This record gives sequence, structure tokens and C-alpha cells, in this order.
Amino acid sequence: MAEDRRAWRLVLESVEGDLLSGRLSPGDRLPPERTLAADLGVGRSSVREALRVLEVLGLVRTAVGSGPNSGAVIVSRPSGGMSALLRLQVAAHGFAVEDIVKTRLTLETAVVADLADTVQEGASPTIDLAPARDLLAAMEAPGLTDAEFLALDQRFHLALAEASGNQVIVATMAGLRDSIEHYVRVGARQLPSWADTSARLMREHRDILAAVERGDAPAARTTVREHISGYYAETNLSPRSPELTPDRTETSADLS
Amino acid sequence: MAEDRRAWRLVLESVEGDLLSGRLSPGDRLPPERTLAADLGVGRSSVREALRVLEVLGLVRTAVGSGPNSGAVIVSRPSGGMSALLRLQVAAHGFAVEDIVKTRLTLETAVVADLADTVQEGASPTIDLAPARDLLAAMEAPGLTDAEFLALDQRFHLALAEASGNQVIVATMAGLRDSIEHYVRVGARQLPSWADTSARLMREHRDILAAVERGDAPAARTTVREHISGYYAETNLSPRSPELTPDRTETSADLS
DNA sequence: GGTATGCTGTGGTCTGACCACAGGGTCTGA
DNA sequence: TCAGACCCTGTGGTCAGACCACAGCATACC
Repeated sequence: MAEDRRAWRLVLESVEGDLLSGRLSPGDRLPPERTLAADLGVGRSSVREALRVLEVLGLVRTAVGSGPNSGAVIVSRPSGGMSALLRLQVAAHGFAVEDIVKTRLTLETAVVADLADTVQEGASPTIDLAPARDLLAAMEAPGLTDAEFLALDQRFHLALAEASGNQVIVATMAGLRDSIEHYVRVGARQLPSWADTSARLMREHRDILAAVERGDAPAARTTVREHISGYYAETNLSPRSPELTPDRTETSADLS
Repeated sequence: MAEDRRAWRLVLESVEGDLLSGRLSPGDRLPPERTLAADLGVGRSSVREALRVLEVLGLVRTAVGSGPNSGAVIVSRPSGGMSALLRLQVAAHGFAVEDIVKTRLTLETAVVADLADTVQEGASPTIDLAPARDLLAAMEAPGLTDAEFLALDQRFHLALAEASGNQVIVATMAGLRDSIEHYVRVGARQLPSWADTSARLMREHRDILAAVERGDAPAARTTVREHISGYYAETNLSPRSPELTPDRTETSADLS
């Protein structure tokens, strides 16, 4: 067995094992880096490399200082890691923007169809469409910039995913959208009329929500498909945009 | 906005920028760690932390020694990072196994329906079902252990995704499956009769492929749904087994 | 009692050192 | 001349130690 015996992997496996066995749970603090290093018989730098991976993957949050809020704490923030992974893979040409969009379309179509079916079957105490409705209302506000509108737009779509209750889909959709954020913004700036486009998007949003609320799965599928593929067709998203004007102030995992 | 001034993020952003601008492409070698550190004005340890992240995310491959194969090389291996992310999130109770299975079901249903539609619209040379057929044939071999069978099973499902041509879906499905590999194996051992189950799985595999080949999307959807949810129901994975309800502290933080 | 000060423990970073390894060049002997 | 053994060099992998910034806490001071 010529296993990978790099020290940082040992640390990673140790933490993963503690998570699986229940010795570590969300909210718990990891031992200090120096202690962890001593316990595992590795150097502090190796511990730090493993913690860095866990941080980007959205499993730990680190904070300097002392007190209960300091140190490395186990959290569960999957969307940050998903965004980082997808975004970097797009940058490295591992993923085509077209495939990202298609995947998002696939997931969201399934989400709204599932929601509509749930509504159709009656008894919907489990699904909560109120956040989606509120976001729709917020988007009606006049004077929104394209960036503000697009941010609310994303939250609307995520609210639908949240309503489905599937956290994997929520995180994946968030990551898919984040990974092409740059392209979406560039596309928005190239539209002939943002007012016309945003009005159409709003109309489609209302149609989607209405289809879900009346339990019409086929209509929900159709409207979502047209909504997403329509926007990306209109903005003519190409895998390569000219000048990168890096509004990239925020990169990988988000901090709050 | 207090920017994140940690050094390793600077390195990460530098590499990402080089990828986006085309200064780095898959196959290229990164500068040596010491050079990179000097160029960016950071310590070598910070460079290594960033490289570690890129390695886990499947963007670089590192090798010791000298010569053209050594150093950090840009690669594009999305499935590894996806597996690590999903697996660790499952371990940290960020993702429920049930949601993983449901997502896999959603994606694969869409994949086979899409393949069937493509076939229906006329034999396109772009879709290639030969690998799936070959894997099906390989699974007919007698005397396969459950582990061997399950490995071929996964490759069969991935072959279908590959045929769709969407690399994002391929990587996601691979990650979804890998992340619950442990549970699948444990479930297999608890089956009353592996022979019976594997025979049924094979029958369903043939049904799925047949439905795709004759362009019958509805049948493809149905058979895939029964295939996947059936297996997980049989192994008691689909109904969430333990009463794990981790308090979602800091899950999906607000972004505005 | 309330504020100011310093102590302590934490992550963040840098430096320097050493090791293992792989490739390529060089030397040596047949 | 050629094949093999040898060493040199550059690379990642790791460790140890040092210092900093920061946040909380205890203590001292007013």
C-alpha cells in the first residue's frame, strides 16, 4: 500500500474521522493548531494546510484572538465551497459556461416541478413559498440597479430551491450561479435595454411562482426553461469575454 | 469593506487571474513555490496553502523531483474536488444522505430523458452509448463481488452522463456517488440476497439503456427513478435512518 | 463602580533549514 | 564507442522557531 502519507492528508483524515464518529459536530471548536500538530505528530504548517482546505470547502471558520469565538470552528456552509470549486474549474476550462447554465436549468426545472407537484398533492405545510413571494415584491421596487436586481433575482431562485428542502440542490444552485457571476454581469451591461429585460424577467418570475402555487408542474417547467435559457441567450454568454474588469473583490468562500 | 488580506488568498487570486486571462492553461506548469512566493511578496508557506486548496479542488497536480513532470501542473479534474466537498459536507452533517440521493436522482433522470430525446430527434453522432453498453456487458460476468459490481454500476451511470456531454453533470454525479460510497457499501452488506438484488439491478440497467436507445424519454425517466430510489429504499438509505438534526448554525449565511 | 492597562492565547505569516525524490549530466570501465 | 554507475541540481514536503495582530479577560487604578 503506497498510500498517500503526506502529513496534511493525515490531518484532513483525522478531522473527517472525528466528524464521522461524532467527536466533532457543527459548532464545536477544533483544538488550537499547535495542539493539533503535537497530537498528530506533524508540523504546524501541515495542520494549517489541512485547515485551509477545510476553510475553503466551507467546513471551518477561523478567527484570531481569544475567547469562545476564536480558533477554528466547525461550520456547515456548503455554498461557499461549491462556488469556489465551480468558479475555479470554469476558469481552468474544466467546465464550460454552457454546461453550467444547462445544469442550473436542469436542477431548477426539477425543483419547480417538484414544488408544483407537492402543492398539487395538497397538504403543503412543508413547503414555504413566502420568501420567494417577498423577494418578488422587493424586485418590484423602482430604481433598482442591474446589480441589485440580479442579486435579488438570484435570491429568488435560491428561495425556490430552499422551499424544496434539499440543501444539496440549494448549495449546488448557489455555486452554479456564483461561478458565472462575472459573465452574468458582463452580459447585463451589453443588453440593449435593461428596463425591458428586467420587466420581462419579472413577468416570468411571477409566471413561475404562479405555476408553482397552482400546482401546475408542466407550466412551471416550461416557464423556468424559457426564463433561464432566454436570459442567457439574450446576453449571448460566451465562454470568453474580452477585458476582464475584475469586480472580483470577493473571491472564494464568503465571510460574514 | 475590509478586504481579506490573508496572503494565501492573494496567491489564490493570482492563479485564478492567470487562468482567466489565459496566462495559465491546463497542462502548464506553475512557477516553483519559492519563485511564486518571491514574485508575490509572500512567504512560501502561504503559497503552499493556496496550492493545497487548488490541489484538493482538482486544479493542480503536484509532483516532486525534477524534469518536465515535476512541480505543480494545471490540470482539470473536477470530480475529485466535488467528491471531497460533498463527502466532507456529509460528514459534517451539512448535507443529508437523503438529499444526496434525491439530487442524484434528479440529475440522472434529466440525463436519460435528454439522451432519449436526442435519440428520438434522429441519430446524432454526438451521443455515444457504446461505453454504457460495454459496462453493461462487463457486469454480466459471473462471480463478481458486490464491490466490483457496484464499481461497474457507478461507471455505467457515469457513462450515461458522459454521453450527455455535460461535464458539470458528470463531475457532480461522480461526486454525489462518491460522497455516499460508504453508505452504499454498508447497505449492500445488509441485503438479504445480493444475487437477487444484483440481478434486479442488471435488469433495470438494461431497461434504462433500452428506453434511451429507442428514444422513449418517459420510460427512461420512470425506470431510472425506480432503479435508484428502489435500491436506496432496499438498503434503508432513503428514509433518513438516524435522527440527525444538526442545528444549522451559520448555514448559508446572508449575503447582501 | 467604572475605566484603563497589560496579560494570554489564538490564528497569520515569514524565514531558514533539512529531507526525499526524479531527471539529467558526467565520469568510468569494458 | 557505449553502457552503466555516479553525482549534481531543482523540485515539492516538512518541520521548527520566531514574530505579529488581534480579541478577550483579569487586574490595577482612578
